[in-house]
Amino acid sequence: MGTRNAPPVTPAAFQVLLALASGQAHGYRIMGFISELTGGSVQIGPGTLYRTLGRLVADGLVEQAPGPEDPGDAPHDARRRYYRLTEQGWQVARREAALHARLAQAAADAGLLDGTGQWKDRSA
Amino acid sequence: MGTRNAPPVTPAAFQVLLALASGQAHGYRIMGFISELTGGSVQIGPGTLYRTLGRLVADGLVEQAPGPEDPGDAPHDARRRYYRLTEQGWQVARREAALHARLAQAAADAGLLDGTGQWKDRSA
DNA sequence: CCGGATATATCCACACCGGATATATCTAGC
DNA sequence: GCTAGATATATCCGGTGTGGATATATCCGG
Repeated sequence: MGTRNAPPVTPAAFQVLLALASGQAHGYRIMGFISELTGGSVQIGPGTLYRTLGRLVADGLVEQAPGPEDPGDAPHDARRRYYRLTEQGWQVARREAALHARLAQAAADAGLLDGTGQWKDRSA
Repeated sequence: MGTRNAPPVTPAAFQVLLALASGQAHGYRIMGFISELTGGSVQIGPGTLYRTLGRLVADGLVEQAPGPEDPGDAPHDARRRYYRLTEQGWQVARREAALHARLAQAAADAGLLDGTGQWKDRSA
């Protein structure tokens, strides 16, 4: 029972997966990434971040990486711990992304994305 | 202090807002609506639904409606309680929808929506 | 060498969620 | 008109995630 099996992917977990799918790494940066992505309307604190990250690792969706994908990106800070998605992590991220897309599509169909957000027209 | 003021819009709350924005009403039907919309991957139970509904009413995002928008839709079931979005409810729903759309867009940019979900190409 | 920002990690109170349970009402069948 | 089952709403409890504060160590600039 130490390893979870059917992870329901909490909101914070999805945002972390999304950040890592975008090629991000090392926790502290993920916080900034999410904050930027959402225009500051979503801000994950350190508590939620590292706890979520640990849970994702325990669930096998995320694993530690030896270093950044693009070396020279950062000047080798030994404190940093880099993370990447596992194969299962990609699967879950795709599944959850499709779900969110369906919700966003429904929001568009309901006329919620007219003046506020930028969105493509629906065809189907 | 009875009324909340800056509602953070929990996941369940957003789905209820989305259902009501689509012209739905009366709690029990909302459950089915969400279940259909998400292909059964999201199923809100009665506990979560009515508690969330009550919170939304207390926050002024949702109000009771005298009856269904389309009379003749249902054969007058006195138990049913119909709900609709308030003006503030529409505002919050639009704001949250835009946020979800931005997340879905980021997911598309990260290549998470290739084979799984149907999505429009991005231009901007 | 010292101060502040960066980076990770842990702890606690609070809110949300899932599921079970309870109750009332509507509809169908006899 | 009576009973049985589905519909519809409402409440309660245990588990879990979140938010924010706190702690600690390391990196960089003066």
